[in-house]
Amino acid sequence: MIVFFDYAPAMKLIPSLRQLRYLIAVVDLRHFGQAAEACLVSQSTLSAAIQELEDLLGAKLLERTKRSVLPTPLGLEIAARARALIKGAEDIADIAAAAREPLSGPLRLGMIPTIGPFIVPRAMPELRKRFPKLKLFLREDQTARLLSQLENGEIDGALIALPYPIDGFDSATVARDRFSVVFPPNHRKAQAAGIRASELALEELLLLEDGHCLRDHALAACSLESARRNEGFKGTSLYTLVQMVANGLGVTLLPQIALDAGILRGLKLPVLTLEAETPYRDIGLVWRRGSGQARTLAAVAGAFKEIWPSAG
Amino acid sequence: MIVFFDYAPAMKLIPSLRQLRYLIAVVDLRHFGQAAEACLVSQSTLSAAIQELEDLLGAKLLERTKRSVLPTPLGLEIAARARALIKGAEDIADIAAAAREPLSGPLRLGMIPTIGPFIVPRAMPELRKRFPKLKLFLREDQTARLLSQLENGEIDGALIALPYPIDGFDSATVARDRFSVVFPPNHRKAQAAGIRASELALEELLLLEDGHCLRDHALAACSLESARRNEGFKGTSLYTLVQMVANGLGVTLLPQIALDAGILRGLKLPVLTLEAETPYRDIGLVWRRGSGQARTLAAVAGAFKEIWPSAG
DNA sequence: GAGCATAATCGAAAAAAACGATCATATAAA
DNA sequence: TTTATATGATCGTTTTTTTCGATTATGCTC
Repeated sequence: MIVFFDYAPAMKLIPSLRQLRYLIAVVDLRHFGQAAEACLVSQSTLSAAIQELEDLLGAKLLERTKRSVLPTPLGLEIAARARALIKGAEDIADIAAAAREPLSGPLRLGMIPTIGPFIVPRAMPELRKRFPKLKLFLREDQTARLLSQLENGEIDGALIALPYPIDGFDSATVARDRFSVVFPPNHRKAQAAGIRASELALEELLLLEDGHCLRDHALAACSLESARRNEGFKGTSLYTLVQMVANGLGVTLLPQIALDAGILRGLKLPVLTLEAETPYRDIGLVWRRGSGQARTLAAVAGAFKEIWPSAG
Repeated sequence: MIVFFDYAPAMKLIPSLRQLRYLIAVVDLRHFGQAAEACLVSQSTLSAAIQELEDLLGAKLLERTKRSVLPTPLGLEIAARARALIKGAEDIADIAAAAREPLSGPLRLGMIPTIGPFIVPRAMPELRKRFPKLKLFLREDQTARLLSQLENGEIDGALIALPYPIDGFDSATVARDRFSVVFPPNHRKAQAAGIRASELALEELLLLEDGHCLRDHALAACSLESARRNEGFKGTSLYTLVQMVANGLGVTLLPQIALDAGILRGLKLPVLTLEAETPYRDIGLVWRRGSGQARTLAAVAGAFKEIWPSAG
């Protein structure tokens, strides 16, 4: 019986994480000197390590042209895999740290702009209470960017609105966030008990600019096409959107979380729920599959779920 | 702007592949001395490395009880991730080797017993001609074991019958393999032009023993329940199955690939195709997702596809 | 051609890894 | 209980790997 797997290094010569780390730096920075600086080693050290790696693999990974250095296709491919490997090693360190002291250490959370400002003031104190040893770093960005930051290991988790294509990520649903319609003061529909989605098509519907998932979710919820909409007025945040409505420019859809946070405070704007359909988005916490922080994030998701206004 | 990712090792202390390799050995063998031997290092070296690792991670990975060593849950978890990491590093070496000289080097292929013996004699000469620099190592086993061997990196690819749950693997379909019914000589149905699956239920249907996917595929193809079958006669290979049919013990289903290979040579057994339904299995080549041999395997799959009897 | 920037090269120093021998301790055998 | 055995930790030394600083070679810019 042939045994294929062996613990001996002689079986298969594999590159070291050290060599791969240096390769990544050069591929990213396209410069040996700068890469060496970033790695906190001398240029000669890095140069030697890269050559070792090329010798070991028996292939050119970098094209040196005396004026600039360019990764070969193979070099790029290997650098990409190397990134995943190093992330895997970091994950090991993470889960060990988490096992040593659960729910502690730094946790870098991203949130989309239509959630963050409204949930943070309410949730942060409670999270601090529940996870006193956790050091929460928050960042606000749009879904697509947050996911790419997750992928790059720049953040550990992200609070986003679903549905959204999140293949390759793990997630936990936190809450369901329903949409309501906000009218200008004295709008002709303001006295109604509710409104139908089909009626909305006749209104001047104000939405966030492209890139905000709330825009797409709101349109989808009301079965409206983006192309049909008057594109003249787009808000850059829910706050500006509300101001536009208050000025009579049109109506808009707001998520419950924003209403709960008092976004309309001081304004006398009629709010109507949509009849029958009750459009909504789901709020979910997502993280990179295999992340060393998975356990912590699941706990945080659970906390969010309990803290969420609609759950309280 | 906070930069999270850094090339410096100081950012995040990560374990080395060397340390992880030693850990895997101890977790597998539950013995420092034997693990050291397997790793081709002294026991003291391995012992020190494991301690380094535990120090670095700040957690106990192994429970030493003076008489035996037992991995902690964390140790097991980390060993599992370490295995994936080392496989990733080997993949890097593989794709570099493949890039250096495409379609060369050793390739360890597994095949299920109801395919291997029939396609190998026909395909091997052709494969040798097309990929003269490839060193093909073949192994025969049942699907479940082949997949586990793929997962463990003991083989690079496997030729199996689909459908089969292959989540986490990549695959390429090679051919469609239809089933025919083989009767004993002088069977009452032998003169018919075809037979319906429903009629098969009345026959003494001989199948391979449990574990062979052909058994399940054949039953599924004819919409028969395994539980209903007379379990008195089970063959250990298609050859013994054919002998049983020849001896009048019942009928059986054979895949076209076996018929093409002349499994009935010398025997005068009537073969009928199934009417209307044309039951079949698909033959596919599968490999571990991210395997360094992916490109080579895709090429081999393509070759199989062209070589396959039904395609010729 | 002078000056600058870049990566390769070299010898020496520092750090990491490995070894063999020994020790401590728990279990098994006498 | 005493002795023998097995196992992993520890220690000092040797070997190997990694790193550094200085220098060199080469191509660009002025």
